[in-house]
Amino acid sequence: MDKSILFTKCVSLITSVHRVTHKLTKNSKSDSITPIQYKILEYITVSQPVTPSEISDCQHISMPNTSRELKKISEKNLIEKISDPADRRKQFIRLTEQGEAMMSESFKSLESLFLTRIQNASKEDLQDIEHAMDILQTKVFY
Amino acid sequence: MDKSILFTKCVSLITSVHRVTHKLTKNSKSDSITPIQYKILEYITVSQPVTPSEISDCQHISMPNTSRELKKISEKNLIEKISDPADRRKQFIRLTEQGEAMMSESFKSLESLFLTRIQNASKEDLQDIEHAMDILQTKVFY
DNA sequence: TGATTTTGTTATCAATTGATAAGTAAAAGA
DNA sequence: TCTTTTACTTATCAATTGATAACAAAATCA
Repeated sequence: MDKSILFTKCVSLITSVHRVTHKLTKNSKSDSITPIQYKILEYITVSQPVTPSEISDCQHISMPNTSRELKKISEKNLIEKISDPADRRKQFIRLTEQGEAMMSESFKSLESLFLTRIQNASKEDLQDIEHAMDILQTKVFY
Repeated sequence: MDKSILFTKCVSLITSVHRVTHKLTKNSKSDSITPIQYKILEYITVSQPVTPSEISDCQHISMPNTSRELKKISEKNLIEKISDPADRRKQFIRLTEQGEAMMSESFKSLESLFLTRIQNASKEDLQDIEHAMDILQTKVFY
């Protein structure tokens, strides 16, 4: 196995992912949301419930800045903070119904593109794609 | 096959790709280069020679801001501006030798970080990963 | 218990980035 | 020729984002 070729494929895939999803991040200008707030909301959407520390670590935003942005998002009623009864220092962040609605709306154009692309895929293709996503998620892009 | 679950996995993977890429490019960035300057340099690298207008259009940066950043990058001796003899309003932007060296170094360190990440993968894993990348590249992110 | 670590907040300042107005020089068009 | 358009620059202000210090409360540890 030539790992150099594998790296080239990886770069190619990354570029494609960026290109295909550019529309998603671009259309996310949903009024009062800044890019970093969208990024945080995106992470919360796929990982909820999450703690502020996890957001800080995974999105490479300092804790004070994470706290500031979470406060702003919270004031827009897009997320809610639930304190952990087992450890009262911790907070679990979740999307509110309004937040879910906004992110779902935001993902819609991407989803329709995605569904269009896989609409003609066979059952075997779909299983291949799912397996491929699992592989890359766990082994490369973790 | 629930296509909705498949889409969720897709979003999750996209998010991870963004996060990992950000981490990798962050590590490879030179100290004196800001994120937007890196983005511009990356575009110049794969598309040179380019004009400021093309950079502005393709990277969605306004002309005044593009001009400002190009000036800064130029002052760091990473690019050079060559005016088009056929149309003296136009400029062709190219990487200088120093700029080429920097981007090449940056690409190399990106690769080494990728290799580190897959270094413990078995031969079967590597084949799985390659196959997964091919699948997603051809069926979803084309 | 008392010291230390973890988790998160508030406040503040600097740097980066975005947006807009105004201007220059060259090319294109009437 | 003279007007308009194109390509780019300069200047300026506002918003976003990054970085750091100081703090509080709860958990852990010794």
